[in-house]
Amino acid sequence: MVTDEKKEDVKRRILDAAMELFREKGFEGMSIRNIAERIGYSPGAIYLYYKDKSELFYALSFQAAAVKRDHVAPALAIENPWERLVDFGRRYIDFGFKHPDLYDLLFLTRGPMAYIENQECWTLGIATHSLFVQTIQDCVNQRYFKSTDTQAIAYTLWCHVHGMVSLFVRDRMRMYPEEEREALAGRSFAMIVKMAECL
Amino acid sequence: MVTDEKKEDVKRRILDAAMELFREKGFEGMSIRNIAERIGYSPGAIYLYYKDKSELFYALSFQAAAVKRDHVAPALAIENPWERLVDFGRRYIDFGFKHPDLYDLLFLTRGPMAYIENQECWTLGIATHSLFVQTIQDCVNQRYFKSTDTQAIAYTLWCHVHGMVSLFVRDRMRMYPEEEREALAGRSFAMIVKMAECL
DNA sequence: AGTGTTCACTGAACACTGTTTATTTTTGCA
DNA sequence: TGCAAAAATAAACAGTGTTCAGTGAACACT
Repeated sequence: MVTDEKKEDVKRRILDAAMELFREKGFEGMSIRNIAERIGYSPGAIYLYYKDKSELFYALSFQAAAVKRDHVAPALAIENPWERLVDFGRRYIDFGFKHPDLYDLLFLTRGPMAYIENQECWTLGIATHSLFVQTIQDCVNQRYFKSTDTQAIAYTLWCHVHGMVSLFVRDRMRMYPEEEREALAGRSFAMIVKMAECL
Repeated sequence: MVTDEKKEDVKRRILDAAMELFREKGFEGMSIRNIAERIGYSPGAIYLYYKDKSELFYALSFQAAAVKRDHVAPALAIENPWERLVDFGRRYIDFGFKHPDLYDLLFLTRGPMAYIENQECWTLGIATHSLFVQTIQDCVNQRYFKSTDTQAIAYTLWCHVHGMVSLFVRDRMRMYPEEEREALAGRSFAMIVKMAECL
């Protein structure tokens, strides 16, 4: 079993190097040869541990999904569903602004989405998303909203925060001076909270 | 000047071939060699007309920005600013769902954003965006909203529609069955309209 | 007609990319 | 120590963006 541990260790080192390179140059920019070089292996060796670059994408996504989950999870401690929902939103945005590279990987990268449903990164992502949906369901159950269309409410609010983060991550807020962007996002979040109150 | 016309003609043919290939395989997937082959030139010839692939990106983006402008522009004919705003939103979403590839190019592609402010594609995009902002300003002036923070209102609503389209374009709505996605988007749009009424 | 110049274009090269495979090296065990 | 299995490599293939020396045709001028 020592050999299995060693194998796991090498897999780990490959993934760590991949994550570093991904953060530096993005998924397209990161190359198998770079990864190999960084851990002192030959390019071919990577393929003994990961089937191809897609599998590396899934592994990186899983990492990112875990960081995201840990970032938003503290909101779960809040009992009142409405306050929990607001905290969820704030934490989601905060994750996106603090880890634009990870957010990009999870929601914006043109990855190999074809079979992603079978991947654990997807499962983890869905699990975290469900916490959000469940919170809205709690709000609906306790009559915090006039509407009872949980699915549409969840999607609507998700679209808003996702839109905010992804315009930021992909650098499409250049019409606003850089130092104003976060403040604008803050005002917008306050606005959507007020709007949600009369949902 | 005949020679200038011929040059323009070749530029046009390159761009047309590039657009075709972009639609087929995306910006990364489209290659200079493919473009050259499609118009019967050698790869090097492309560089006599476009400095590099970035310049092709800008040219394609300009095309996309023009299609988008034409898609949303009819909303301008509506006099009532609130109705104009709603129509704007609907048209924006419709553009995104009908031309996911173009939307991707404009808002989701990791293009060479560094100097994009100097490009005409950016100027055109900003001009179209201004029509949207102006519409909100009109609403504010005519007291359609309680809030007078035009900038935040514009950003908030933009985030919503952009979030909707980009989750769709980048295939992150797999938790919803494919045939339900457009309907869900419709319910969500109705919801945001209602929410905006009590802004 | 012959010369010189210009200009569009080519084809080969360079340094990259992901991936596969035959070959070599290292390792663990009898 | 010897040998089989596992691990790692080097080289190759087909592709990428980009550059550049060289080619051939068109044009202008003597």
